[in-house]
Amino acid sequence: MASRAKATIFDIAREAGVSKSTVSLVLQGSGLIRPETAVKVRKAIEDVGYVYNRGAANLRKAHSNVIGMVINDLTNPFFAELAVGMERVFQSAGIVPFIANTAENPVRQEEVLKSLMEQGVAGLIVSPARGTTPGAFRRLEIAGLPIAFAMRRLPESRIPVIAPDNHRGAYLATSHLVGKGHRRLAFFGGSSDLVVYHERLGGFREACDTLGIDARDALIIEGETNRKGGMACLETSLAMTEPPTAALCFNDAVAFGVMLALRKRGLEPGADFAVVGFDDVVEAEHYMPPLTSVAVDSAGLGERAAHVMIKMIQSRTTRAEDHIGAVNLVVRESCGPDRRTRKRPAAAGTAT
Amino acid sequence: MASRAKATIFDIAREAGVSKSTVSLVLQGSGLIRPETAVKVRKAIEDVGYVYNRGAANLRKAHSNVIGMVINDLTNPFFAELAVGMERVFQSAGIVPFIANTAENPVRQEEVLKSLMEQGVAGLIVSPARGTTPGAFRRLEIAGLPIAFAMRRLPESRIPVIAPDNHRGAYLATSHLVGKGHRRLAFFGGSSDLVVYHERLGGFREACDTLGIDARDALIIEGETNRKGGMACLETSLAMTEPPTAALCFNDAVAFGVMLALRKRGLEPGADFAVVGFDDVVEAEHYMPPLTSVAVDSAGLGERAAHVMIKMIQSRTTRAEDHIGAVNLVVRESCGPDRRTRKRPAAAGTAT
DNA sequence: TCCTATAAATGGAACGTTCCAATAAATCAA
DNA sequence: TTGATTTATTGGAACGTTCCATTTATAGGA
Repeated sequence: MASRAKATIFDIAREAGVSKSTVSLVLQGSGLIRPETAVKVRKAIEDVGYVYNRGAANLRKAHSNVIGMVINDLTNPFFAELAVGMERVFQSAGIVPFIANTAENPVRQEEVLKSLMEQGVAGLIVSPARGTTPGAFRRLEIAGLPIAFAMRRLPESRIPVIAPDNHRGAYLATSHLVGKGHRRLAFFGGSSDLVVYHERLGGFREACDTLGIDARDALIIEGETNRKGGMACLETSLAMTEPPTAALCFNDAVAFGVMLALRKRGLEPGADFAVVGFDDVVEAEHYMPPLTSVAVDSAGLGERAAHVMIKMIQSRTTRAEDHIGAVNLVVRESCGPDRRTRKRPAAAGTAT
Repeated sequence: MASRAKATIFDIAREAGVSKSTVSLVLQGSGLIRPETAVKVRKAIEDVGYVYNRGAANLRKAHSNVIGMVINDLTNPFFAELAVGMERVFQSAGIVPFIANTAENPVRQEEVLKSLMEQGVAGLIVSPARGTTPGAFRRLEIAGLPIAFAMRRLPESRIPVIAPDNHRGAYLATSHLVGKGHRRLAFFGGSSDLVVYHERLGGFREACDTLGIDARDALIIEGETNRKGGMACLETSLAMTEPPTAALCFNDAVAFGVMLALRKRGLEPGADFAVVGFDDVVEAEHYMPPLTSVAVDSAGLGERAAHVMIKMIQSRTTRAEDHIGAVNLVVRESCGPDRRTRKRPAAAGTAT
């Protein structure tokens, strides 16, 4: 069943009795050709089973119609949604988006970027892998390729960023906790090699400051950004002499881990220890108890990022405004009722 | 910062004082060139900031090095893992895998396939969107392009399939339920436009038959393959005159929905109603209670699929053996203890 | 020394498009 | 009828590679 040699515009031309140029024009939907001719050509295209060779076309054309989306972890629905959001708008703009996964590995990321470049992409949207070196994008920048960061950013890079307002999200969440009467707050999970971490932690700290809470460093516990990390964070925090009564978690996975560990110790998330997550993934709503979390609308950010990229490509520039997406705190049940109204006021360590 | 015109092998040639052919040879790592020359050329490549133009190369070469992975729903971690598994092996085989998402939409799938073809992919791995028409791949087949289906298949297609042993998985799960003492079993979720549905249902039915269980059609309840679908299934089943005491769910999402609905009614999953899922997604382990589920190893299937594809490409064939991946039942707590040993044997409906 | 064999480097054609400049055909004004 | 204008169509060069057939340089054998 090996195909006869691939059909080209010459084959179509012969079949339709016109020149290759005419075929090319028809292919591009030019208004210059007579309607009847176009019909004839289109029929021939169908007959010979032609498939357009975009590679050949791009050789002549200035710009290709494909853009690359480089995602740090596709397995994480949070980032998958980002990708899907982008894809949606690219698709309807006639741009072909290719998704590549770096599995949070800078080396892989390097390879992926190289491939994408060789493929001749018109632009790149990247959610950089953890541990990406500051110079990783230098080459692409000097090549004049439009690049944007989505969701994550690199320290001191001038590449435009589309990301949620992490600072504000953390501020909101922290205020909520304080509003519930908590005084000994912790920040769980994440690590300082991620800019996002500093942003969220910054929001946490600012809220503590302005609300008169003592956010001593001891209550900031770095850890893996998954369930296991959350469990570990809770354990170390409870082993302290004055353990916290509530925690803002770096993301929802960490929060789930915290709740799991709480249960394992016979404590009830919400009633005995308040936890709030970040990202508001789908499971947050269905967890036991439903998790209070900061919603960031990744799909929306993806769409936004795609629009920014399209604009960059059209105006052939490599610069664009940053876009900081609105966030909002979705209050569910993982922080329990107001703390001040509870019967037994906290003994030392458990706050008050 | 617009880049100087893109460097080509001619620029390199000039810079290094050799001919374009020599540069090409170096680029391809040919052993024909003198090592010192190669060094010189490589330096020039670096100096001029050259990026290889794969499009141009593919114009001459018979085959490209990119393959397309078309996924029905990237947002679902189950399929995302499949993609990631494939990606891993392609990457290390020097093949560039591009992922495209169809969002379970046959029209989008059509567009995506067209794009990929135009891009000149060397092969295609597809997890077809629900509702894909039987003829959707005819064109690609006659074009002689290697195609494989992963995870899902189309009815009566001769395209090779890499998928889990759905039949056996369902059989195993059903036996487990029967072993626990259940006699009124239900199959929840999914719909008959998916081949997978028939396979899983087939396993369920066969187990019922051979174990002497009456699997009347009334106990097979189609529904959306998500939490909502699961909740709905449980409700309708409990409204029946002789409700089931256990259910095999089309997938884990449905199972989660069932457990949610159970809780909402004050019933305890495991103790009051046994539920087993399918796919064994990560959350299954962490759910309350942890969900018994059929593990299918999507990443492993992805790797397998990639290997099959690589072989197809190398042997320039469009045929390959199907591969049915082993499954295994991961027993956790959502089916409770043995039914026969419990004190109060099941009354109709609430089941012990 | 000359001839042959081997190693290294090279020029040219080809791949399938696009796009410009040029031609051919049709229409119109005089 | 003729020339000018508009409308449709066309040939050719170019895009950046690969690969074959040659050429040139180097070494070895007599």
